[in-house]
Amino acid sequence: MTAPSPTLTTAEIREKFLSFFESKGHLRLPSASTISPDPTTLFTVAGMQPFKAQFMGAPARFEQGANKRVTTAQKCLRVGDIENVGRTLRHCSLLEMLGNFSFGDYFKRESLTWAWEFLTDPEWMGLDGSKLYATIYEDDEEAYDIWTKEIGLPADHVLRFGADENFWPADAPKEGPNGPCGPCSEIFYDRGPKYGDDTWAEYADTRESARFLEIWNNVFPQYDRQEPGADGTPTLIDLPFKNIDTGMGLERIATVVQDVYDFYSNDVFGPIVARVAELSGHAYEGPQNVSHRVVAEHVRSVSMVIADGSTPGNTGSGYVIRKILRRASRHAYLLGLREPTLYRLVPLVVESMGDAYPELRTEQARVEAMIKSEEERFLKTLEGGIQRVNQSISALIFRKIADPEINEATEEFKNDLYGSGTNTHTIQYYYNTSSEDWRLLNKILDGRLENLLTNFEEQDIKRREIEGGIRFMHFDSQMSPQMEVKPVNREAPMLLSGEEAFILYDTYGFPVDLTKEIAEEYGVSVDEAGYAESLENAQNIARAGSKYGKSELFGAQEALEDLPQTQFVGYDDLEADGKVLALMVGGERIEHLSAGDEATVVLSQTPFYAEGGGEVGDTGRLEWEGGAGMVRDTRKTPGGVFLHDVAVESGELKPGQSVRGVVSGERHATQRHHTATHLLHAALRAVLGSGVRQAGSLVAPDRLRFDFSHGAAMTVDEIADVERLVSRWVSANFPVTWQEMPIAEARAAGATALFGEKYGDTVRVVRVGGDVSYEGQAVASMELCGGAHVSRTGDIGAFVLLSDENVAAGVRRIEALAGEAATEWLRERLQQMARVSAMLNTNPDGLEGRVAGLQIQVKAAEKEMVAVRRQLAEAQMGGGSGAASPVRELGGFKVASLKLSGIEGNELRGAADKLLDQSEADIVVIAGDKGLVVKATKDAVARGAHAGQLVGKLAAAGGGKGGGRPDMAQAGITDAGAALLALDTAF
RNA sequence: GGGGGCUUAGCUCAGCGGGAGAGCAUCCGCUUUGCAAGCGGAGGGUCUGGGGUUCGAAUCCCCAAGCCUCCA
Repeated sequence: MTAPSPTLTTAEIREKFLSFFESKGHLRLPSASTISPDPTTLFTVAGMQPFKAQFMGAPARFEQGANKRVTTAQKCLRVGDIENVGRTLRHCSLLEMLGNFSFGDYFKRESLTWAWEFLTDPEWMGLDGSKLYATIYEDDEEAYDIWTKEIGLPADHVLRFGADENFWPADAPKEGPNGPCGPCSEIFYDRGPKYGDDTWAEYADTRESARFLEIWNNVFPQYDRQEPGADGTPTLIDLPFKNIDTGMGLERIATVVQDVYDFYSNDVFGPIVARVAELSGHAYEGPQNVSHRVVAEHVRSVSMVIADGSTPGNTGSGYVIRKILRRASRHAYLLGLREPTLYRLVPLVVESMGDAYPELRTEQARVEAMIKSEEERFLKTLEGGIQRVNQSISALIFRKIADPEINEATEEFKNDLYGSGTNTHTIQYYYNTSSEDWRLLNKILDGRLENLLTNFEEQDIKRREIEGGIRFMHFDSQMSPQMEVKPVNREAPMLLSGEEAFILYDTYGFPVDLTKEIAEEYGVSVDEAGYAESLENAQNIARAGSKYGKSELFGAQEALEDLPQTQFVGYDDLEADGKVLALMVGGERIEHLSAGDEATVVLSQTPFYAEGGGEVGDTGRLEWEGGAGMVRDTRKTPGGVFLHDVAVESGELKPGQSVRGVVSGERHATQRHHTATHLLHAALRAVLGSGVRQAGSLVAPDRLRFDFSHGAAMTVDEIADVERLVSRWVSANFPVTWQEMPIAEARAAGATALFGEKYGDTVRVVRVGGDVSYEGQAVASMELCGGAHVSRTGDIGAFVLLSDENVAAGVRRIEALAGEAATEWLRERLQQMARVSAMLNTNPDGLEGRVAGLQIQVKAAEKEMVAVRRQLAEAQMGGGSGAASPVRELGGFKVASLKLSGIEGNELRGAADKLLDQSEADIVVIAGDKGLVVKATKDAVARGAHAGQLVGKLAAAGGGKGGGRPDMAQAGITDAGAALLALDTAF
């Protein structure tokens, strides 16, 4: 046997696989998108996933033709154990599955013998057959015989495993789910003793080996699992047709064929890893090489998913992309890369995979731009987080080294400043506000702070962080009035609380492993148990918040499994007759409805549009012989059964009865909004560029909402341009037509399809029968769409954009109105403007000038009032001589008091300052008509004066309340005379 | 869909119930002058918007907007 050829590249292996199976009569299909159209999974996770329908018995017809045998290289995204990617040498988030599938055509014999042929024939992989091993399901004698008798594999190369390993889905016989399932047979390759000295027999126990690498799984879905009997015995009945579903991991076979140690040394990852090393200056070696792998692997998967049309965001698949991207960005950061770097690796991905996945090439610019902007955003987040981490950590360090000192120091300090009796709050206030005091404090602490400072890197943020630390510490001790600080054990390890670490992560997006990393540099560790606990709490809250809402439809689907698809006739007719096929309440089928009941009704044929494609479900009425009901909403199951939510008003309803459905007139408004949505979409792409991609849509009778990917808020001009474009379509009054056609034809004609949307082989295309021009270019609207539309664009009537807002990073949301809703809105705006104009004695044209003038006037008037009040106060104070306010001796203080009228707020305080300055007094009291201000000199405060307490007593006498600091306080009063009189008894 | 956080001078932010602040930037002056800089001063604010609580709100509560972030 020949040695594995080291010259085969990953691309060559992929190509060989596909052409091998083409030579065996298979149809080669392109990979489906990584973004799954199946609502139950976010991403495509297996090669067979795009063929679920065919495995269930749907006809094997595809865009490229009909064939019961197909072969694909399917890109799959598996994010379940993403934290292992990079830590191990074999986990990948993106992997390519080479698969051959049979829909009721060939079975086990062909599957296994072809696999053998492909792996061992020198024309294909040319692997040494004696190094191949297989596992089978415990009692699958058919597979055993094929392996040993037909292929000639020695019996000791075959192991039998139970349903946990060799059944698909795993453990299906006992655990379910119901549906197609079957045994499987896995093929292994012995990579030789240099990867381990274990034996194949030992693999039966260990089930983990670097030497014996699983490369190919052949699944034989031959059973249909039924609900187990009462005794719990699983029931597996033979499927009428037996399928073949195989998957070979391209990364795995490439590792074997290229005989390299791990995935990251193959021809796809190797160059990326090398480039990471080059850019970061860190060679691919040592424990740090985890980061190289994470970066290389994640860049590949993120590039692919973005090329498939997803955008990083904070919901659904977008959120997963963001998580992967951030994990990569974080590891780039750990390698010392402080500038966006990942996007510079994209060309390497495109180079090695762009031929097999052309979307990588066509979308390259968008992929790079998106990754770059996401990296920039994340680096900003990291910077902010680092500041906060440093602050928390400095608080810990500070407490450890300086606690006893600061306690003594502040006593001394306090005496220095205010004498005794100063409270914590004052000290804290003091530290925070004065940098001079900071220096003094540092001096008292014997330069210790400066030493601490030099431990931090960034000069200009250091002090703020340490100050933050002090503040932090004071908050802790603030409950004790005399600054008692908890005793410190200098030997105890410093521990950052788990809650703190979680807040950093949850609120500021700062990854906990970075927190740990930074903390360790300062000898601080993180309480991981506490962190885990906080995380779990938060998750429970999130789950509880969003658990209702979807179970009902799934329940309905099961209860209605036997029903045919509903005939929908509502594109043209808003009234139609149908037969009642089923009645349902709370997921249970019932046989009878009477007046007052609310239930779900299924009809054979209906004019009611079911919620879908963003368009809301129709409302209206059901009428029948002797009764009637209101249709409140219409939805449909994934299987195409329409569900009418009906409230019966009169009469009785039973299955089999004939009813007439009448759709509400609101449907016309909905149709206007739907066609307008298409025009809006086309206009946005024309005005903002083809980067615009629909990200969500709501079409209702009263409004439309359209989410799309776009980096920035729209400018006023752009909004106007979009509106103008739509209006041009409307006034041209083009016909709107729709027709069904094969999807290939629709795509060839250039119809806009949505990413992640599932389309059958025939699709409905809605086309506006005319172009409008924008900047010399013809703009057309043609979309795949199942919704209801107007028949001419003129039916839309007025169109107005209400708002452009941000719903997630990179996603904008537009709300707009069409038809009467738009005219109503415009009329209301105009009336409003007319009212405002009238209030200002001007007309709409003069409105702006008028308001600007008023603003200036108000500002000038305010300034003038301040000046006037100040003058008034000075005049009443006797021209600043202090003559109007004799100083009295009260309680050991020199007190000056004064009553001013027509003065308040700021000027009252200003007057108090002036008086304190000009008179001999230690304490001044100024009373206005409604307010009272007391100020005391530093010296008086040190001797025990307290403006806050004094003002309280005076205010009580003056019919009010108040308070403040020892040196400054104010109050609101109603009787200034009484307040001043109370001075005599206040001390 | 559900949480958390932020929004204060041109920029970065502190203040979190009692006089709107710092650093940087800008302008002016002084000093020095090879440059960097140093010293002093000034201008610059609807404290995101709107309600409420309070004698008093940038600060507390409610609503809204924008931005950041975590989860489902």
